[in-house]
Amino acid sequence: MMKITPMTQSLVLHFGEMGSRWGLNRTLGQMYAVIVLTEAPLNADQISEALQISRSNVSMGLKELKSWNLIKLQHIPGDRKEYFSAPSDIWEIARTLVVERRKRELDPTLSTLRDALMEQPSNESDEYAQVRVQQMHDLMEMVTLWTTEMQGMSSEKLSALLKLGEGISKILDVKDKLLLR
Amino acid sequence: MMKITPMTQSLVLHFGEMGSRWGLNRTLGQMYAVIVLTEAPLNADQISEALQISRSNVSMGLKELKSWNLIKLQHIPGDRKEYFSAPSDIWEIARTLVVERRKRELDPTLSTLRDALMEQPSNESDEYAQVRVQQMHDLMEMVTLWTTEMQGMSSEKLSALLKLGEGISKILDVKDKLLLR
DNA sequence: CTGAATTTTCAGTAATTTGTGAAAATTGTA
DNA sequence: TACAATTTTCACAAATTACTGAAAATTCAG
Repeated sequence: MMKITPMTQSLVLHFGEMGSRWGLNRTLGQMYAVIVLTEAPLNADQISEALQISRSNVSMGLKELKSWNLIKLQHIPGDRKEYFSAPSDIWEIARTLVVERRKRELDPTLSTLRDALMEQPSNESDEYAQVRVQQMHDLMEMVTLWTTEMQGMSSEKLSALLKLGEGISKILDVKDKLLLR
Repeated sequence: MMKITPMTQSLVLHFGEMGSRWGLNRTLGQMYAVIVLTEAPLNADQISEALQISRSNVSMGLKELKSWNLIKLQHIPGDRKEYFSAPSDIWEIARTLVVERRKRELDPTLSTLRDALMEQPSNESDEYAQVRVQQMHDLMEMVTLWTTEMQGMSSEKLSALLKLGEGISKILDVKDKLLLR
């Protein structure tokens, strides 16, 4: 029997609503919320019961969460079921989210933009379109580089970077001096 | 008569498909593509014709794009229609996109997380949930700070920051030295 | 190997989201 | 101010996406 406290309940509902804005969907959002907020690994039946959704829906949801690399499978001795948990390090989750979203939101577009740049512009409006495509391409490529960088960063480093906050401006101002030493 | 070249056409279709992954939807993606890729400002009828969608759908789409601050309204002398264009600076578009997505994807959650933190944990599992909530909260708050920072940055500065790429690691390593001078 | 436990798939249905045309509201000019 | 041009709204229809139960496939203990 999988009981859920009122606090978790309201968080689960909220994550469900946000799920769709996050490129997932309601159920996926709810599922991940309950997994993240529960210390012990959960099996499909527990999730199904906690969220009052069908077992088959949970199965599909888990498949999706696996494809996002957001959950870890583990086995519990003496139990044949599969148990799932989220990484305990929140930074690892964030890193994964950024990288996976980039794969889904940027990579395909980057490839289409490159294709468009290879084409011969047929008139003035194509020429203008290509200028814009080039700008978008360059920007997206930079973002991609950053996410790759992020992927390889330790949680400590990532945290330090994010903590910089407004400090980043200051650092940018003096970066040249700094790197020349 | 609003003609669309094959190159623009294929880009429009791609942006349509990506639209949903980008928190918009197909039509919104297509609409923004045609606006961004066309040098001259467009009116609703032109968009409707170019994309073969109803005039009323365009009206709703424009409303949505306005709410995202992604388009600029302008008038053409002697013409009563409203014309729309995208910012010519691609960095401005990127900045807007980041800020607006934060508003929609992070802000509401941040508020829910804060609510959860105010509550008194009723048992051990709530205590664990609150730990996780705290971690998420702190992380999201840092991201929020960054986007605020971004919002105030000039395109030049933003571009320079993004160009850093892998340089960011190096800079982080020596940041303390740098700031102490 | 066998078969019970468990997970996955999938066709059909339910729910949600998106798009349309007609009508209402607004705008701006004569 | 009147009215034609233009934009917006909204009830309904169309399209898409998500969910379910039943059946198929897989897994693993004995």
